[in-house]
Amino acid sequence: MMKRIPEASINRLNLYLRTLKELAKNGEGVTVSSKQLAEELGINSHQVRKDLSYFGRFGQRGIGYRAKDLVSDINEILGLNKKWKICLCGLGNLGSALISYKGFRKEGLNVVAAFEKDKEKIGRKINGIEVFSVDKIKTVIKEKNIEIGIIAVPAESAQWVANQLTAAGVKAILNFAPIKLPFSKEKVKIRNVDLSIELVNLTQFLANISKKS
Amino acid sequence: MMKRIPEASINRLNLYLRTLKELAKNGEGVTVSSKQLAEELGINSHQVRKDLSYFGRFGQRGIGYRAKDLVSDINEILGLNKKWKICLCGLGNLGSALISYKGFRKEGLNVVAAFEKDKEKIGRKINGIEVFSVDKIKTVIKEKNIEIGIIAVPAESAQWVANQLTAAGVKAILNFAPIKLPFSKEKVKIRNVDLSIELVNLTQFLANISKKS
DNA sequence: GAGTGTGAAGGCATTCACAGCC
DNA sequence: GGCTGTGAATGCCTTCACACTC
Repeated sequence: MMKRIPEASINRLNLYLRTLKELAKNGEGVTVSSKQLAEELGINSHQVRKDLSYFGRFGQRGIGYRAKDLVSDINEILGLNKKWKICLCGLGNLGSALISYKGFRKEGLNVVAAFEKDKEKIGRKINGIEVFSVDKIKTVIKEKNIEIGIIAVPAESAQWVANQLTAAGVKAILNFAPIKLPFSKEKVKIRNVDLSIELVNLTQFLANISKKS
Repeated sequence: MMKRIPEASINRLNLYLRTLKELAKNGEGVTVSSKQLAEELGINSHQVRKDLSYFGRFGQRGIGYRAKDLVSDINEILGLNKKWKICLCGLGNLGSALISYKGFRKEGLNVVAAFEKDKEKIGRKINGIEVFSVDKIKTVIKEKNIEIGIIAVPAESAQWVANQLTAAGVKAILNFAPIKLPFSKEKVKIRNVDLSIELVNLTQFLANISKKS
């Protein structure tokens, strides 16, 4: 029977990857211990080892993990050794931010097409990425075999865009519009990101501590 | 003894709030049931009731919740009835997106100052918000009594900016730079947001299902 | 009958403790 | 001695079931 892997563990792998690269850049040693990684991220070492153990044995007892191997193993696990074809819908401020977001680039996640409503932007290239009309979503996606769609349009148009992406056959959708897209009956995996949640989390925290005192 | 409230519950309150406003806009009735809210968000009704019950009794048995009252109660819980003073550091694409993000506006979260390194932008007003030099972080924050700082600068400068914010006395920091800021010894609450995590989560999912077949 | 509120059960994630290996 | 890998223990969150109220 297949063991269930916590989603939180998968999310942390991404952080481990980033930290490993950071350490490598600073000329750190060939091996890295769970303790080192944990300290860097402010979590405990048991967590690191447990997370990695879900996927196999990567380390050497008494020594630690070979940094280089670990990087490629995590890349493999996260599906980052493959070049995914991603499109971005909406080139407002948020879309523009995402198209050039270094965090994506670092992971090798490259956007291969963008879609916009604004005629001014259509046909131009932004950051080397061709901009198409939103009416062309279906044809371009099929033509280019795009697998993942990112939604960065206003909330009002998000559902329409999601429908277009789904109809075009993308396998996954990442939604940044402040509206929760329902899980569709199609085989599309949808994830909603809410930029305001974390900020509200802080206001709640602050409101709460000031109430106590 | 105070009961512990799951952080996940607090995060969901924000979604309830948004849904309630959405329903109100569409002219929905005076009362709303946990089932209605749940369906709208694709979760189950027990969850909704449990979340709300942590904070008190808001509903009427047999009837549901008075939508208007629930909105103001949740606003109260999340600390959104107060106008927080927020500053934004970094006016690149991401910063520009955040400064005009409708999701924030909707919650009544308004940015009262922005900080930039680029001399071109300093002194100007963007979206009605005054832009200062990053060297002025300390003085402006103290002058305006700013309580929350948002970091949207490149990873390399994030720690420096965080130190400035901390020294200036903000109570909380929201970090969007792709680097994990350590929890400081000061009384500042720090939260890290990682825009790439959700995307990597999708690639992992896709890589995983294609491996199985 | 309809729908909330909540203790209890169940499921999932984190932490612990230690066996095993270099 | 140092450090990984992992069952077991703990703790947290979600789901369930039902008492209670309108």
